[in-house]
Amino acid sequence: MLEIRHLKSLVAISETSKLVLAAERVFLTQSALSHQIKVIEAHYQITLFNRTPQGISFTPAGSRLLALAKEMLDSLQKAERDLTRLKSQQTGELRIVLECHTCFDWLTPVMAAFRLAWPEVEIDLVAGFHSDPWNLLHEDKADVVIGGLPTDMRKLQHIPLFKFEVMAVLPPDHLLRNQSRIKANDFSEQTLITYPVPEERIDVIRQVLKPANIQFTRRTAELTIAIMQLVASRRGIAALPVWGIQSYIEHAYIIAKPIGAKGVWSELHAISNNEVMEQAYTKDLAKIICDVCCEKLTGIKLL
Amino acid sequence: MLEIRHLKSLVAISETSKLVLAAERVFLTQSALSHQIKVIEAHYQITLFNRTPQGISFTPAGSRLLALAKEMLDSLQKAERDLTRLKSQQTGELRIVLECHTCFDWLTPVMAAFRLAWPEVEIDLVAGFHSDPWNLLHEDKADVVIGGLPTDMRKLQHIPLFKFEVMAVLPPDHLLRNQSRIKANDFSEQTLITYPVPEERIDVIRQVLKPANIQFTRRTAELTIAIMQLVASRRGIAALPVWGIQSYIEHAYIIAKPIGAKGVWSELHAISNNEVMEQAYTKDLAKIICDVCCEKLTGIKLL
DNA sequence: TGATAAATTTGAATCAAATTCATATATTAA
DNA sequence: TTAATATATGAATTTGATTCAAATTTATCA
Repeated sequence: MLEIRHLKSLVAISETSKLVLAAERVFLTQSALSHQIKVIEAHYQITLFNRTPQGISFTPAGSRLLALAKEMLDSLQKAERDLTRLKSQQTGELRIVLECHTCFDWLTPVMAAFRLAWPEVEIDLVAGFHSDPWNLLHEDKADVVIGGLPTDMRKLQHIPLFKFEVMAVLPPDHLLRNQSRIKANDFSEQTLITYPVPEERIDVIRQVLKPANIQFTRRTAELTIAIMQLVASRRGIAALPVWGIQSYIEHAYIIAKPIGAKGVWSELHAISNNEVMEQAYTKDLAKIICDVCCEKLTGIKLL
Repeated sequence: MLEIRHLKSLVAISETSKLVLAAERVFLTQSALSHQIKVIEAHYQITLFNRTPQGISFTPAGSRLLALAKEMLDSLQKAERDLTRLKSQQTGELRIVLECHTCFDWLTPVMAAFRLAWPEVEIDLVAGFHSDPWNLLHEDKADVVIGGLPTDMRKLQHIPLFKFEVMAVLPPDHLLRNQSRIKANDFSEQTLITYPVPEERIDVIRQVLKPANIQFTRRTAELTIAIMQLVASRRGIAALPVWGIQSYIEHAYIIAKPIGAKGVWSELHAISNNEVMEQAYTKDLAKIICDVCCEKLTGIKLL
C-alpha cells in the first residue's frame, strides 16, 4: 500500500517543507501530493503532518515514516548502483571542470559520495580558471563540465541537473532595502562585484544589464566570502545563487532580493562528449549531484 | 519504477521457486507475476531469472534485487510496527494454545520474533493437552487458539493464517508405494498412527475415513518423531502436514502421498475473543506467524 | 518420435487507482 | 476586508497493473 513514490514524496516534503515545491521536485502537482498523503494517513489511521499556512511539517509518526523513507531509498540506490555495475565498465577517469565558482560549495560532498559508489573511477577537478571551459572537452583536457549549456553543442551531450535563482545581494542598510525586487535600472551607476570571469558568463549581465544597456562598474573577487565582505562593507552589490548565500542571509550579514519581474534563473547541466556520456558512472555522477544538492541546497528546482 | 509489490513478488518467488505458487502467495495470477518481472527486467535492462520447466531461479542480478527486497521489506515492517505502537496499547498478555501438535515446529521462531517486536507483551504457551481448546477462550484460560475453526464461533473472532495439505505417511517399502494417491479404502484394516487427540479433531478421519465408513485401528504417539519411527518400522501409516515431514522425506526415511482425489487440506486460524482480537499486538501475532511460516515452511498457501 | 504435462510468455481487454484540473477552503498579514 | 499564500477536495482523465485466453517452451514418457 505504501509505495516507493510515497517515500520519495516524503523526502521531497522534508527537503522543501512546502507541498508546492515538493510536488515540483517529484514532478507532480501539489494536488497529487495532497491526495498521496491523505491516502497514507488514511491507511495507517494516523496523522503524519501538521498543515499550516506556512507550509507542512512532520508529526512524530510522520518523522518515523520519513526515517523509513530515507533508509529504504538508500538501500534502493545502493542496489541499483550494484545492478548498474554488474553490466557496465567499472573503471575510468572523470576530470571535472566547474563553470561556476559557487559550485565548489557542494562539490566536495558530491565527490565523496561518488568515490564511495565508484571506487574504481578516478575523479579529479581540473584546476585553474578557464575562459571557455567547454572547449576543454574538445581538447580532451576534461571529461565533464558542470555549468550552463555552451552555445556550440556539437559533439557534446548533456544531462540537465537543476536550476536556481540568482539574487541581488545588498548590505542590510542599502537604499534599496525596502524594495521587494531589484530592477535593471537599480544597477545603474552601481559597482557590481563578481567572480573574475568574462562578462558573457555572468547571467545578470547577459540576461538583464546588457539588454537594458545599463552602465555599471565591475569589481572582482575570487571567493564567495570575499564578495560578501565587499558587499557588507558597502563597496557594491553582487548577484549570486540563493543557495550560496543562505547562511549569510540567516546571520543578517547581507540581504537578498529577486532581480527583475521574473527573477534571474540559471541552469546547471553536466556536459560531456558522447563517449564519456555513455559510461554508467557519468550518468551516475549527474544523479549523485542532483541527490546531494536536493538534500543540501535550498531553493533549487530539478530539471 | 521498482515498486514494493515487486519486492514482495521477488520474496514470494524465492520462497516458492515457482511462478504459480508465488502468484498465489501474493494473491495474483501467474500471468501478472510474469508481466511484473518482465517490466523490472526491461527497466534495469538485465536478466533477473533463469526460467526452466522446473520453475524459476535467480541470476546474480536477481539475487541482488532479492537481497534488496528482504532489506527493504524488513525496514518497512519495523516502521509499520512502530506506527502501530505509536497509536495503540503496548502492554498486555497473550496466552496461546495450539490445537495441532505439529505447530510446535514453527512456534519457537514465531515467539522469538514476537518478543522482539512487542517486548512489553507477555506471551506464553498454555501447556498440556486440551480436548476442547476453544473453550479455554471462554473460560479465560487462554487468549488465542492457533488451529482450525471451532463449530461454535459465538463471541469469537478469527484471522485466517494459511492452509496446507495433510499427506499419508508410509514406510518406503509399503505395498501402496507405487500408487500416486491414497484413497479412503486403502486405509481399511490399517493401523492409523495419530497424536493423542479425539477423532473429531483429526482431519483425515473427519473428512475421509468417517464419511466413507472405513474400519481401521488407531494408535497414538505424542511426538512427530515417534510417529515417524512407528511408520518407518511398519507399525502403521500416518497423516501429517507436508511441512512437518519434509525433512523425513528428504532423508528417504518415509514416503508421503496425497489422500483422495483432491488431497486433504487443513486450515489454520488465529482465534480469540473480540476484546483480545482488537489489540494491535494480536493482529501482529497473526502477521508474524504468516511471515515466519512463509519463510520456513514448504507447501503452505496463505488464506 | 509424438504426445503429454508442467512450466512461463504474450497480447488484448478490463479494471483500479493515481494524477490532473478546476475550485474551494483556511490562515496570515496588510 | 482584501490579497497572498498555503493546503484540500471532487470529478474527469489518464495511466498502468491485472486478468483472461491462448501461445510457447522444454522435459519426460510411451
